[in-house]
Amino acid sequence: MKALTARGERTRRRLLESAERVFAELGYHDASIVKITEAASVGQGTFYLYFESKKSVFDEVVLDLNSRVRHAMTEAAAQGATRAESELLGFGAFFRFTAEHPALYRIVRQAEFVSPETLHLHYERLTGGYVAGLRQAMEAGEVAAGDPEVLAWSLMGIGELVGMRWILWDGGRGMPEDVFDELARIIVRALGAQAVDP
Amino acid sequence: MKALTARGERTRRRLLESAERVFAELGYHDASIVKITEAASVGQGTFYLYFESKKSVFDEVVLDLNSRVRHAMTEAAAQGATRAESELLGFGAFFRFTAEHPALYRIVRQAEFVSPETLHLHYERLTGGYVAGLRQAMEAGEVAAGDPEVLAWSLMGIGELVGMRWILWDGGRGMPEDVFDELARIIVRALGAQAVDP
Amino acid sequence: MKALTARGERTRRRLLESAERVFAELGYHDASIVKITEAASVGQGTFYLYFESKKSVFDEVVLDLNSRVRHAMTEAAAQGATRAESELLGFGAFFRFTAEHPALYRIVRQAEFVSPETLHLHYERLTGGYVAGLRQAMEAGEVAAGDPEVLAWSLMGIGELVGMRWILWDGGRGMPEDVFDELARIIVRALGAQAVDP
Amino acid sequence: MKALTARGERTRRRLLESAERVFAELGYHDASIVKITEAASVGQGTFYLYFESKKSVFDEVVLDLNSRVRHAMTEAAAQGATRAESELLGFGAFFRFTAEHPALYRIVRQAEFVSPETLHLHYERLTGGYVAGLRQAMEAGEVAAGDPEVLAWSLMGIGELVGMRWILWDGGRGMPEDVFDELARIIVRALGAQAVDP
DNA sequence: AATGAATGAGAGTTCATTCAT
DNA sequence: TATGAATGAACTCTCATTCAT
Repeated sequence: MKALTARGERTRRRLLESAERVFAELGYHDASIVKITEAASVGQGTFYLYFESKKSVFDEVVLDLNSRVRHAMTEAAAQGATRAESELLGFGAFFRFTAEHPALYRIVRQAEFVSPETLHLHYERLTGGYVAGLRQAMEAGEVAAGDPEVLAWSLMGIGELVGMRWILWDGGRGMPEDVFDELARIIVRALGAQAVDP
Repeated sequence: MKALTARGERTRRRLLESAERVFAELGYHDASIVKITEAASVGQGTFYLYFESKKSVFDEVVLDLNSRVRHAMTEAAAQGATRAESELLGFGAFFRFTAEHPALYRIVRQAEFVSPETLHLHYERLTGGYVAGLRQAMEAGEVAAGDPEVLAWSLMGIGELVGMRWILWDGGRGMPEDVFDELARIIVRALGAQAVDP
Repeated sequence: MKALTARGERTRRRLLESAERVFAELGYHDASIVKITEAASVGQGTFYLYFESKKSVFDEVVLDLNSRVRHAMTEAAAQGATRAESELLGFGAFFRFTAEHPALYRIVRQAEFVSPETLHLHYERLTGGYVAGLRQAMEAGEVAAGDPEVLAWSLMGIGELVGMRWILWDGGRGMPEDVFDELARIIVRALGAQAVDP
Repeated sequence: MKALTARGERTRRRLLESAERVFAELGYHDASIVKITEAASVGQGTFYLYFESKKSVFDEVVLDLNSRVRHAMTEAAAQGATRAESELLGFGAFFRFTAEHPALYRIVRQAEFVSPETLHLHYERLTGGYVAGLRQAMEAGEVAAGDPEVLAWSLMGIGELVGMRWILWDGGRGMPEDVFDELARIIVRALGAQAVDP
């Protein structure tokens, strides 16, 4: 918990990045400290200078990824004129992030047994972002009225499985345009979105 | 692979059931063969009389669970008059099954690294069930036209995350009615369902 | 905690004996599980079939040694006509045991940090044996009246350091006769022993 | 091995004191260089500016402690009129030192495997102090004639175990008076002491 | 004189799997 | 059919020590 020197900061970052890569490729259990440190080109013991345990890097990687997707999503969503448009832009950002950081999926989907608290945090932060926007939109009559939380989790579920199917499994070429278009229609319907200004 | 005696059949089944329980409770990695055999009250070596490896029981458990949910879902869906109604009944069945067999979630969500082929199979079989019904409904104009596969995966995503949030995390009391009602509205909208007979 | 088969019993005993030897030679910290299992000619994992941890074999070795010395000492002491004689016979037995099982010393003297509870147990059981006999002898006027516990610990101290000096450090040739004779005089004096029948 | 500046001298002393404390509390093996340097508020590398190795500080701590107890004991003993009195005063000083520096015990008792040479030195120096005085007293007829070395080691053994039992284990409240009085009687008897002046 | 980042060997422990009975 | 003893590779983590600054 001491302040790190510049060199230390660099090493720590290298380890964190390696951890993300190794976790993404191998999963939590098959990722070993040796593999992570080798990927970072540092000695085995160095790892423990910067992280308390294997689980603790895992948590840090997840939370780091989490704040990065959320950042990407809100940035994109900010460009939207209507809620529905924002939502779609957010989805697009999510899928682009996913394509570049498969770790997000692969790590998160196995976190249930590794670090439930962190997994919950991850999902809560993600939906949290949606809920506020949705509630406002509901009040404005832009989106069908209802419990914004259920809607938020539904949207997240759509994003998760569609992303898994067409991005992760199809080998990183990104989301096909036609699938995204179809998805857009589904989402707009699910939102019960009304064009405010016809 | 030869036929088993009645006694053998019984032992095998006991092992499979124990495996489901242990995997559900501990996850794949923390589940050990010893724990499974102890839960089944058989000797450690006995396990390998019936299963090739740890991974192979896992696959079998997943596939078994898979056919059981699908059975439950199609049975329920058969009662529906419209596609939308069927879909909702299917969801209800899925949630009930989930509440009784948390293994379904907990196991599946970590299968990505344990046995990707089986995971894919699981999801494909699940969506497969939807797709046929959706395509028909689309042709009949009961459901908004479009790519039934994207729609199927979207529905599955909704079920997965909403189930995780309100069944798994909330501690096994089953899906709250109001959440289900809200969800029903979202699904009906997402389907773009038209009441055939007004 | 299950009953062991004959083979298992044999393996366990081999491990316990190897542990005693390795601990005696190398001390607790430099003794490693690998060294112990190699000495027992079993695989590394076999160790954990019979012992919970390194510390737990240590405790078992100490307690085993403890009951063996006490047995040797009481057997010898039983031959004595007077308390003083019994005490001296006990000392003799202690030194002989020590010469054959240097582990007793070497292990015990470092147990303070490894397993304090077991260390205390060891010393308490050892003095416990003395105290009863001394108290009786005091009442019979055979030994100077006083607190038998302080006397018991004093005797044990004498035995420990004299044994360490002349048996352990002098390389296992056993206690020299003249040293023992001198020691006998000291002990008799310390006891304040009166020949009951002059 | 060159002369140290005043600042260096201070740092070295701080490290030595920290080492004594840490060794006493944790024992040799659980004491780590990091803990020692942290306790001394110096950097990790600084340690190796003043000491060759972990073992070498250990030796120095032991020897330092040794000369301090011996000093305390001889100072106290010098006040005694008879050998027996001196011996008792020495014991008293030993117990007081022990109560204040539990390190003496805890460290020494595990030195057998860490640094046998130093351990031997420690005991030899301690008995050395006794032997000369005892031999003189024997010649003067103040103490029962015999081998002074065996007597010296016996006394040391008494001090070690009684100190361990009533000072170390009873939690640092010092030697209870009645135990000490009883012990005094035992020692006087063991010495075969004759009051020179009745 | 002093630092703290870096190292890597080695520790204890677990577990899927094999095999003799 | 059933057993449980045995294995050894692999894991996470610790720490005395070195070294560039």
